Amino acid sequence: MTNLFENINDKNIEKLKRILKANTIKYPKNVNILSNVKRDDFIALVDTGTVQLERSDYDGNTTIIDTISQGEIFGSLTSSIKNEEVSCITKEETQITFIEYNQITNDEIIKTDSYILFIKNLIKLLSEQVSIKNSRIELLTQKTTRDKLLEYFKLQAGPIRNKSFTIPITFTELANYLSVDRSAMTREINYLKEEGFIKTNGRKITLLY
Amino acid sequence: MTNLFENINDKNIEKLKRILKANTIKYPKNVNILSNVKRDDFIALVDTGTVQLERSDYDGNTTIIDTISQGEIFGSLTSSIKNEEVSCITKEETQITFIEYNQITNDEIIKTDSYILFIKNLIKLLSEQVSIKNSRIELLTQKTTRDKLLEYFKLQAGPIRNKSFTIPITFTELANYLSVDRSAMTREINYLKEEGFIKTNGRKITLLY
DNA sequence: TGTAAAATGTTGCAAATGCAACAAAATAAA
DNA sequence: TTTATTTTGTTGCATTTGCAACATTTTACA
Repeated sequence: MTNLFENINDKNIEKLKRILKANTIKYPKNVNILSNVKRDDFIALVDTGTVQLERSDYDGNTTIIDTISQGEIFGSLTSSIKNEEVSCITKEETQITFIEYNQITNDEIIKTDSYILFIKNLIKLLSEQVSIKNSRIELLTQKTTRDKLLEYFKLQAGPIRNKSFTIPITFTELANYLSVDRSAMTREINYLKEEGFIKTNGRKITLLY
Repeated sequence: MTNLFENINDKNIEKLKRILKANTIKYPKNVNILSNVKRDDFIALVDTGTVQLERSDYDGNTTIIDTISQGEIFGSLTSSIKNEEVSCITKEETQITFIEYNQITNDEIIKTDSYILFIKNLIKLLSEQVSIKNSRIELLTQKTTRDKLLEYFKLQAGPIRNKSFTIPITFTELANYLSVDRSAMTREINYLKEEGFIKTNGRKITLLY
């Protein structure tokens, strides 16, 4: 995962942030951060912590559209956060740096030495975001819960196909990520165990195929 | 939808393409274009036509991961096209311009007048890609076929909430996009009609609520 | 350390959905 | 225009899944 300021030294990072008029804000846990920022188009970098984009349906159900972790970016151009049904909630204490979209090409910044590096990082970061979305779409388009699980396990096993790995989120979160009922997912995991496809120990999964 | 060369005149577009070492190739219908390009990281711009990223499962089923239309971009950083299960197929005669990722910040290009405009367009285009993915994820995370359809109709109706609109794809493609069985989707549309939620006439949908 | 909150495990049941297997209509191609 | 291909429509049936309603375990935090 690329860092927005990768290969740029601290002094130049400070300079870039100043010229970009970057605005860094610290939020406590469980607050909606977008009441502040529904003005111009912006890019938000999660310095530390986690935020979630959630949609509350008419019937009170909450769907997690996106989880943005440390180092990742989101923004008004990439999310439907101007939609009144969508809220952006901090899941822990979180620090965010806001950069207005129009500042990214302001007159002063384009003369700055580390600008090209910054731009290259930003493009890579955005590309990675698209890639992350594509992965989730690949999971979500699987027809059955079993297929979703097996595809998720395959991704977690990585290109080297490790037989054992520990999933980095809770099963509750995984069910949400795969958009399936948690209890039905547990049931399916049990079937997979009974049929000898996998072994589990807490969040550690071992593939037997 | 942003165009990669928006606000840049033809002469400067040619100049940019030359300095970026952009490579424009024309393909006939129904060919796999990625046999050519599995080398360095690249960005591909669809000048004209349509390409689809498809994954063929072990059981022969084909899932459409992504449809890239005229003016949109895709690439090795945004898609799992290096995965051997994924192929990239032209759906009609298609012209594509390839730009190597490393050329985007080459020594000569960053001195070019229209470079900043180009970069800004590229960032906007990538942001829009993320946004498009988010929309689809919002649809795919709906629990029922009915909810998927109603959410899709809501998106098609637009922010002004037009009561009538014509869906821009076939029902077969829509079922694929929503990742539901086509016949089951037809059945659900019939229920929606019977219950007085919608009227249809071919691909024209009228919302009655 | 004790208590509250979150995560996990389990199961019956009704509802939703995929699948198969067609026929018919509409488009595209030769 | 004729033929081939794609899209659309329909339905029975088995399976999958969501949902509700719990008990239990683990984790967070005051």
